[in-house]
Amino acid sequence: MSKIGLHWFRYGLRLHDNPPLLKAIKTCSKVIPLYILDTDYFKPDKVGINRIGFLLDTLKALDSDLRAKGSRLFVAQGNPNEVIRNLIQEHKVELLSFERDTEPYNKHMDNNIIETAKSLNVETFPLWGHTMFDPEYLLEMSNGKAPLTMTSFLTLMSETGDPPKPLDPPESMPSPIDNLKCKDVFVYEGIPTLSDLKGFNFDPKDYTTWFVAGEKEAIKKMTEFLAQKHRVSTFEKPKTLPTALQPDTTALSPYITRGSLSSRLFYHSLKDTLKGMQSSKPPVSLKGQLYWREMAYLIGFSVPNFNQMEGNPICKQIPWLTGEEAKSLLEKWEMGQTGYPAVDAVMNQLRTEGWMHHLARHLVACYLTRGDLWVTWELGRDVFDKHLVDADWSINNFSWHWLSCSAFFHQYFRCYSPVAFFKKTDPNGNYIKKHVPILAKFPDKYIYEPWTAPKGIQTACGCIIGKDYPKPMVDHKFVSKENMDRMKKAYDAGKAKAKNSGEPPAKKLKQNKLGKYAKK
DNA sequence: GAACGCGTTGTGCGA
DNA sequence: TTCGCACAACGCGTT
Repeated sequence: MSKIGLHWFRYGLRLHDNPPLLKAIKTCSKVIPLYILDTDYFKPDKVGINRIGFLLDTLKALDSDLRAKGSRLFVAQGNPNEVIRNLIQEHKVELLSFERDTEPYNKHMDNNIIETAKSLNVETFPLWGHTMFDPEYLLEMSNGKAPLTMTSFLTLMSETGDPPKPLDPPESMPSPIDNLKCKDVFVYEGIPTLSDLKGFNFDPKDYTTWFVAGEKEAIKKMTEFLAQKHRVSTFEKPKTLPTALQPDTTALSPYITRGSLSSRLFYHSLKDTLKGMQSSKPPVSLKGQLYWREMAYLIGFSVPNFNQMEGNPICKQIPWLTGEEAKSLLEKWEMGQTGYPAVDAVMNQLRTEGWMHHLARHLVACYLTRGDLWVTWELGRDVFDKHLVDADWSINNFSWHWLSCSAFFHQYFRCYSPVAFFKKTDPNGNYIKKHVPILAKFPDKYIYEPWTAPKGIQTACGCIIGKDYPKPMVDHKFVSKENMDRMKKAYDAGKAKAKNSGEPPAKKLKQNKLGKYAKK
């Protein structure tokens, strides 16, 4: 047990429930805890300051938690495969542990790194940890085809039972090495701040999210939420408020996504909390929310080209705007300049806080795509991915499919109104007044449609529509109807194509539920 | 094998 | 004010 191990932190930026980290600790006398900032993954022009800032804060918290256990975190920057190859050789590493991932880019990276380690005679432990279940197991249980409806996913969950229990954090950490110096590898001194970041050009004063990062904070937030037993047992997602000034949901998504909180820990803590109580049921309950996440990950893991329309077998082919015209519409949407205060408020909250309520995301995603602007969901997805502190490849792609009626959900005549939708929960427009402050003085009567306010009132409110705040870029009542026609045509064209393609319908696979995962 | 029921979260109208 | 309904659907599972 005099081995030197390298633990590469991926999403699992935590000490609790971290199977590959525990493996390294058990097997090695020295463990190098490493995070690699992969700038091919976090492309500087595609990632915003709140998202990266929250990640750096998470790393800082992890470093501090590791130091409390006798270790520390190293942060390198570069291509993970090259960084790991160089470090293995430089520091005579004999064991490599890391959390496997489901995203195509990371899956490819994992395979390369496993090959690299093999070629250097290094033992590797790539283990699952970011989802509740091993996705390969779930896929095999589903006969190789991920369930595409919540109903069928719930059937799968009834067959798997509870996910494994979360693992405890290690009591202490083996000592790290003194320094990670290595020619050909860029290693930061300590944990980088926003202004330290090589290749990015951030002004720290633009880091405005209110979320406090880290595992301790995540567990504290979870514990506080679960202590509200009535709220937990009666939780129904569709009934929570998108316009609340403080989150009306758990707001744990940034912690689960960045790996500060294990989904298995949340699942089992929730189960313990609700023991012996009546409670709401999936898919609307809190457990249901974990199931939605798990389902999105399984689909992202198994559906080819899930992050694009082309070559994506479950995505309806809809002739969205994609070129320069789309980009100019997209920019107004991203910057909160659509002229619909509800939409602009949500987009402003996205850019400043890095988080919005789920239904607020629905409103703006519908507006950008099938509702109003007819811009491709891929571009909207990128904007969310850039700004969200809970940016999550699988869930983000899943949700944009859903909202644009490209997969999973098809009732395109159920269209969110940028005027009516928020009025139901916020008739006075307090949410708008907070996030679009230039409209703060408008009377409630006009807050959702400020362009209808008489000129005298606009002057008195210090905001002339068309000058200080834009007029609506489209007439929702008109374009939403027009877009429903387009959706109908796109669906019909898809049906005709399927009929003429002569392809036989996919045969059902023979039942083979257990395979290599059969209980012995 | 055809028919039927159902699905996390819409809107606007008329009774 | 509240409720039921129509409006341009699809895929999956059950009967």
